[in-house]
Amino acid sequence: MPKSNPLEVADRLHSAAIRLLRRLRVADDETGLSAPKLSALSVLVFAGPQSLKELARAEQVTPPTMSKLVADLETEGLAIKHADHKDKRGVRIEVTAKGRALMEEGRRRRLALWRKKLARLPKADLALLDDATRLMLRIAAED
Amino acid sequence: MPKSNPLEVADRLHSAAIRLLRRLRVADDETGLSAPKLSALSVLVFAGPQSLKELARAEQVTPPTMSKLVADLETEGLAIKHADHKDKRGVRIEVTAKGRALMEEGRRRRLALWRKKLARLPKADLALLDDATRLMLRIAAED
DNA sequence: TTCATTAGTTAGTCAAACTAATTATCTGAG
DNA sequence: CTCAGATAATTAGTTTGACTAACTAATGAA
Repeated sequence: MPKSNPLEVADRLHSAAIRLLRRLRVADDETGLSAPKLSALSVLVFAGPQSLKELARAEQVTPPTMSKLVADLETEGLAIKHADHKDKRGVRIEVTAKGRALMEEGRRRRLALWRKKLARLPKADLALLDDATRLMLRIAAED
Repeated sequence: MPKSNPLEVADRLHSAAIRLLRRLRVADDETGLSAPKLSALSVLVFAGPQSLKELARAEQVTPPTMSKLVADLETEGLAIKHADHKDKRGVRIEVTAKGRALMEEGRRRRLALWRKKLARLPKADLALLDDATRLMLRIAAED
């Protein structure tokens, strides 16, 4: 049995991630949701309201980057900032009903692209990706 | 045995790719190579000289985007454009010796980040990623 | 009480993507 | 053989999303 070469695996992981994402950077015409916005909304929906710092960390961007992103979401009525009553410096960022609905629509539309590709795969390949994606998310979450 | 849910797999694949890449967008301080530049150089090294259109297609960007990227690479002495003698509209883009060396250095440094993560994994997980990344590249290459 | 730390924002910059329009060349239908 | 449409690449201009540096306001510990 051939031993996996970590360098080659790393190389392919890097290349595959780049290529798979390249076409998905642009905003979805229908919903107007870009990948970063959709991703941030998803975090707010699935992990609940949180501070800007927490959200920035979850999305692995700096606080100023997230500050701007949240400001845009707020302008579009997709999220809302409440003052944190315990710490007056802080904010609680929450998704609105509109944001939740648009997130679900955007997610559905964006994932349709992936689903179309995955639908053609044999079951074994899908199972392989199932396991691998869980692992990849674990790796991504590290430090 | 639980059946893999394509929607969930698609979702995780999307999220994982985003998160894994987010930190790698920035140029590497040592080599000055951004991910797109490194990636384009890699294509030139591994697939050989080619036209701008071909390179753009390989990298899944529009020709203007690639035109600018190649112009930058040329300014930095990493690639060179030759006129295509068969079609005077076209160019042949080639990596220089300096470009090749920097690509290898950049690749080594960039992949070190991944390798560090992968080094901690059990063999079975590495083998899983080995298979999965091959599959992902196949999927990404589809039209 | 005061001063370092922390949360968030603002200002300014940059890279990399896009579309639209332009230039130069090629090619095939009449 | 010619010229009208197609093609290769570039230029111009815009947008998005990332960053750092510097700021304000609030906190908390010595």
